[in-house]
Amino acid sequence: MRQSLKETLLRHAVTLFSKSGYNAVSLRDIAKAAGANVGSLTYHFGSKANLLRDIYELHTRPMNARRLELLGEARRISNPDERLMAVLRAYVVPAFISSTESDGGGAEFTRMRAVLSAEGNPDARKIIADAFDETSRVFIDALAECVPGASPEGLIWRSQFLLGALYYTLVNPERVTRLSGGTVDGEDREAAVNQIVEASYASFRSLSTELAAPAPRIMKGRN
Amino acid sequence: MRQSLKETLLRHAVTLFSKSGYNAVSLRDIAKAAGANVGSLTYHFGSKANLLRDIYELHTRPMNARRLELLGEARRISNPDERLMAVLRAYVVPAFISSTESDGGGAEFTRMRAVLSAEGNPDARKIIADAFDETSRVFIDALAECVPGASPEGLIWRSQFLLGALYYTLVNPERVTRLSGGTVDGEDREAAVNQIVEASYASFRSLSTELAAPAPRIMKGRN
DNA sequence: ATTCAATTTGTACAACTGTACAAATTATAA
DNA sequence: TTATAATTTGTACAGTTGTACAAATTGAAT
Repeated sequence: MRQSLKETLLRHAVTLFSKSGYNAVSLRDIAKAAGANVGSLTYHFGSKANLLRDIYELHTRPMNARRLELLGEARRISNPDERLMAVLRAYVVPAFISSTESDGGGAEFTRMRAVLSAEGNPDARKIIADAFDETSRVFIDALAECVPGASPEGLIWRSQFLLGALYYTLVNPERVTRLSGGTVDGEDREAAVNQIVEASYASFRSLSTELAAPAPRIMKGRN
Repeated sequence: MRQSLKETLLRHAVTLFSKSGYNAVSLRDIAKAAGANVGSLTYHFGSKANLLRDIYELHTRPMNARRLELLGEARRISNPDERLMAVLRAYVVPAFISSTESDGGGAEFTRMRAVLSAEGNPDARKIIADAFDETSRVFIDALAECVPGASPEGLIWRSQFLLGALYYTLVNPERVTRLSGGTVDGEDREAAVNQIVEASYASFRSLSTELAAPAPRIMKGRN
């Protein structure tokens, strides 16, 4: 058994939703992409909203698990600045890069979330909120420990901006390529992760009341 | 003559598009909101795509003009750090806060842009790109002058994150309210502007090779 | 008042939507 | 093989979509 039709349908649904949103993609589009019949969708998922719910249930848990795993590692770092960097990476990396699980995972699913959250679809709103707020809260707490003296408002706003930067980069990578005249590749996820982490490192660190040593310039990978 | 039907239609179209995206809003929805007939839309705009184009043409020019005006003022500031702050405000404020023009302007239009850019609608993609890239480039140049030694890639990525933060905050302000347990109001645009400017100030400034004086903590308004 | 153009309405159209369900097919187990 | 269940297909349905266009209404100028 290579891959069940249900799995194939889920995979193509994520791909299409992440490209064009929830409303613009019809069940027939998904069926056609998967080489199946429309009826198979109602059979396996009952309704379009339920299909979306199944997608979330498939990806949410592994992704947050990976995040918390990396967060656990980060928390063992004693130096606050290095820990801050690691905590940020723990939040960003699983959203950008697919883990071991074969199916699309990471970037494509996150991109879908970004698109749906902007679309404001009622079907999606509820599912989104309670699937990720808990993880967000855990991370904000972890960040707070890395930035002594930071105000709660500052932490929340900056975590909002971090998520916005992350989403927008997944949705509109070509803007980077375009604005740079081709010298920077917006699709380069490794570079994007490093840049997001660096940028939010600076923005979080500036919240600290203890402005002491300059930021360490750790940059793995290229760039 | 208080307001022509055409203007009323445009106004309601922006409102609806900014809430639910392009695909989810039908011409009949817009007509109903404006208390008019479907036919009036095809009469005044010809097609749905053309309606969108008209919306952009209506708002783009005044908004970018305001931005460039504020940018001109900012450029006269000699101190690089203060200038950086002012340049960022010049970019962010007109996107968030309606200027003198009566019609929805500012926030609502920007929110619509955010939603449409995520939706990836082909009708919108082209219009969006060439309407704003030029302004973005001018700002990146201005930012470069405030941050000596910054790499072009760093500047472009951070301007990408700035726009992402801006968009996401307009689209999902309630996440801030929710995550803070109600103590922070995500809809408070003045606070949002200040936070975005502060956060990106830190992220841009960290690009400088001359890491010297600590960041000034200028915060107008509440918070 | 009359003419002519501009606007607004109403309605019709083909295409597409999510969903339902009977029929056909395939897999599973005895 | 046979029977039983699981899956997949095909098709039909009512509702909505963008668009087109004739008819009705309004406006402005003579």
